Amino acid sequence: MQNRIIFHIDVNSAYLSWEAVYRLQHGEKIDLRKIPSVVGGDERKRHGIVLAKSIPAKEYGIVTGESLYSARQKCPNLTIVPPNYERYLKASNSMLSLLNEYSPLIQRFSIDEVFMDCSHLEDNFLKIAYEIKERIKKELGFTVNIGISTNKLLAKMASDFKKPDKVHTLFPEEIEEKMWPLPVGKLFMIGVKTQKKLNNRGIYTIGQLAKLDREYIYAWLKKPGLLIWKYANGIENSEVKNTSYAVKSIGNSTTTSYDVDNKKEAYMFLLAISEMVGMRARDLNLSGRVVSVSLKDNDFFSYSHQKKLNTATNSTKTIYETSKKLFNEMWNKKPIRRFNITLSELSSNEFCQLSLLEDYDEKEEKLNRAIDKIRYKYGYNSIIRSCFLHSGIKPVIGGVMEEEYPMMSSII
DNA sequence: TCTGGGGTCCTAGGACCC
DNA sequence: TCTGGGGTCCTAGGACCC
Repeated sequence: MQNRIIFHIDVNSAYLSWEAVYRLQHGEKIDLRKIPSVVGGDERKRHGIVLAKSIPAKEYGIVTGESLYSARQKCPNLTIVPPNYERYLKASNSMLSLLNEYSPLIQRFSIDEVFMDCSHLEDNFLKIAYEIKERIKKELGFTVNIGISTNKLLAKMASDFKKPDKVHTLFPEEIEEKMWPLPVGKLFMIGVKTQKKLNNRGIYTIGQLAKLDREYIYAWLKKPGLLIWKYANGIENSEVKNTSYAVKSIGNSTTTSYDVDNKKEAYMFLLAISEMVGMRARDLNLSGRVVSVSLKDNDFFSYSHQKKLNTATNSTKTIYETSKKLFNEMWNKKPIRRFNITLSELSSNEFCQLSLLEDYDEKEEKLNRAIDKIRYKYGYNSIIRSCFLHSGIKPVIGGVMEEEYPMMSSII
């Protein structure tokens, strides 16, 4: 446990770099990384936000998550390219297999971040870190930052130092010099809300937070307070989790391209999302006991209701019927901008479906499975419910694999 | 043509029980 | 006769991450 060496590998402007590499490989002359550019969603679908930015775009003050409209105000000749998640997943996978050559203990933290336990490298860790960085650049075409320390938190903080294409260490003895002078908002798990609270009490740097009295911060900000206080002091000892650990919830959502103001259409969106949530749960052999519906109105106000069922389910029908009930008890008639359905309190199917379940419908289960199979093979739109015909609403909503399949062979 | 989608964890209040 | 105090479950909402 002591003297671990942990790497945190972070792809620089991931989506944008991957997009740039792909385009260069396919004959494009301009490197998106060298001009003010962003990867952004489709504004016509009201998905118009910045997903990733180039360093020149960053110099205009453009930040991830802001609207493309506002990004364009900051930089009128901004180049905007649409995302392609399948492409990014491939790039991410290539990086993972390269990293696998260096350590068997790898945790994929997100599509563009990886933790690696490199304790076995002993004194060679720095040399290997540079080797990994250079190999990714040469063989895969994009750059990464690598942060190195004795735990995941410090490694992650280190990889966030100067970018791009850098290796940084942040060992416990370097905390005071390298981490404590940073603004408190830079610390992992301190967002805008907490930063404001801290600033209001005169705490501006990570060092100031670190030196607070432990009981004081706990009494004030409870568990999250204790967590950030520990982080500020470099205290964190979680394992690099190699195996894919249990998923806790399965949810899908969509921002509609127009405000929805009637029940009939709202139901269709709920059904299309239920299809995806159910399909994903069945695919993972999981069932959930809690169904939650969350709505966002056209003033961006979000509210939610949830229902705990008597027995866990992964049936599209049950998820849909429950969502409808929840929708009816909560909707205040304000036009809706976004729908979300989440299935949680998940358990493995073996546990819940062995017992006698009053609501368990074997015929429906078989039908769902058969439809899933067809959809995985021929695309989400290969088999659809008739109510979606000519509706202009996608029959299955959610997920990152947004490939549009033109074929439409069957109607349910 | 202004503001996505996928998650995790925590808190506070009310119901209910003893 | 003026109203305790735990514990658990459920729900709504909020904070954070990429």
